[in-house]
Amino acid sequence: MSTPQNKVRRTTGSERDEPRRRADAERSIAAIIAAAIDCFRQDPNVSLTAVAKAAGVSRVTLYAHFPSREALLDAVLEDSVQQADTALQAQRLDEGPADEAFSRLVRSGWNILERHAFLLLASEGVIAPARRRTHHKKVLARVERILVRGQEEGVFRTDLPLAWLVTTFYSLLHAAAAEADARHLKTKSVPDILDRTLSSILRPVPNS
Amino acid sequence: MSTPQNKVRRTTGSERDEPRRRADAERSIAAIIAAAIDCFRQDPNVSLTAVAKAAGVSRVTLYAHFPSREALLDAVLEDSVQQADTALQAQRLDEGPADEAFSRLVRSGWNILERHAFLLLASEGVIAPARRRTHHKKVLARVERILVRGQEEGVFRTDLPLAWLVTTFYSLLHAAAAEADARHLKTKSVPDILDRTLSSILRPVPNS
DNA sequence: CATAAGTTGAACACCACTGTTCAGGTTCAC
DNA sequence: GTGAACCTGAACAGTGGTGTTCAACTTATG
Repeated sequence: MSTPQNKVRRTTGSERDEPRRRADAERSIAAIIAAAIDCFRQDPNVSLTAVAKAAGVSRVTLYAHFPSREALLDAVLEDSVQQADTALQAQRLDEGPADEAFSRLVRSGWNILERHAFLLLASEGVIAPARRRTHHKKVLARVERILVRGQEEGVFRTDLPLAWLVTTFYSLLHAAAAEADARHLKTKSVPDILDRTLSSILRPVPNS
Repeated sequence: MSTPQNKVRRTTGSERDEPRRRADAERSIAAIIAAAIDCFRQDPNVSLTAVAKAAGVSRVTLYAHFPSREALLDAVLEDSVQQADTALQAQRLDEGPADEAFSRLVRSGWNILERHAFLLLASEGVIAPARRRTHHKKVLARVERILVRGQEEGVFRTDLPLAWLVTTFYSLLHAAAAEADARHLKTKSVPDILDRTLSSILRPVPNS
């Protein structure tokens, strides 16, 4: 029931495993994962039938690669984490003043991070909690680390729980993405708004 | 398909309508709505079967009072809005400095507001958009009004879209509630944390 | 080009939820 | 206490997703 099901070893792009798949299959898998990200984003309860259709692939094909909803969601999550991690690495978050690095993170990485966090949220009750935590930590840790650094440098406040600051971060990222989705906010203006909002929260309070 | 279904006129508590129900029925309805709030909170996709069980009532009884999922959710929403509205009225939000009134609102009304907003969110795709907006406005307007007042008094910032501030408000309320639910935050400490976080966001920025 | 890998639509059994009906039992209200 | 309102369990058909099998077709790869 909670078997990870590693039947499919995602080699989406890099082929370093033995069970070499045909270019055919590789393409299908990529299409499915891409479609799944979109679908789960719109509705965490999409049927796999819908995902298959969105991927332009037969339902049977989907099941051939991902034996269950859990397996698919797990692969999507893995892929998403990978993307996010790569994007964040290019960010050089450990260089320069923490608050500046944080601004860089928000301005250029908000959409990636939001997508990841959202998928993680959508996996609630489908993916085993332990596995979810593993995925979560990988990306969460990056944000947490820069917050801690900022606190040590004295540019971020220390009078609120660290966990709460992280939650706030993701919460507002998601809210902004939702607003942009609903056309209440221009996507172009989101980075600036987010940066200003989060800066206000993180800045040490003058009084008190 | 999108018929409002006003078969049931919720009279939960106040009996001013003609179709006087037996105390019997009144009790069932109240139990169902109460259970529904809890259930929808835990999982927006609960089966009505589960709700009925949680309410200690037969499935048939539930359907007797609420002909459809939509009808139930609507009644729950109506009830929730009523509660929130009543609670907020007792708050005297229009008196005193806006920032102080806002603190009062956050500290004593966060859980009520959060619950309402969450239910509203859960009703996405089930309740007709128009009806959702009606419900939303009723509570949202209260928050919006006090924000505007604060801006006019010069104690709240004006360099961010009003809609975004409102979104931020609800977003963080929900995040805090979720954290409290998950035992990551002590319920007792939530009001303080929320107040401090939101104050930071609303305070006019010194520079720029 | 020959073969194995991959895809496909159709059909299948299975399960959970939805709404509805009905006959029989409880409980309120007058 | 009598009748109407109410609740109940059981059973029903209908819907929609899940996961699997199969034979036939297509495509990559050596």
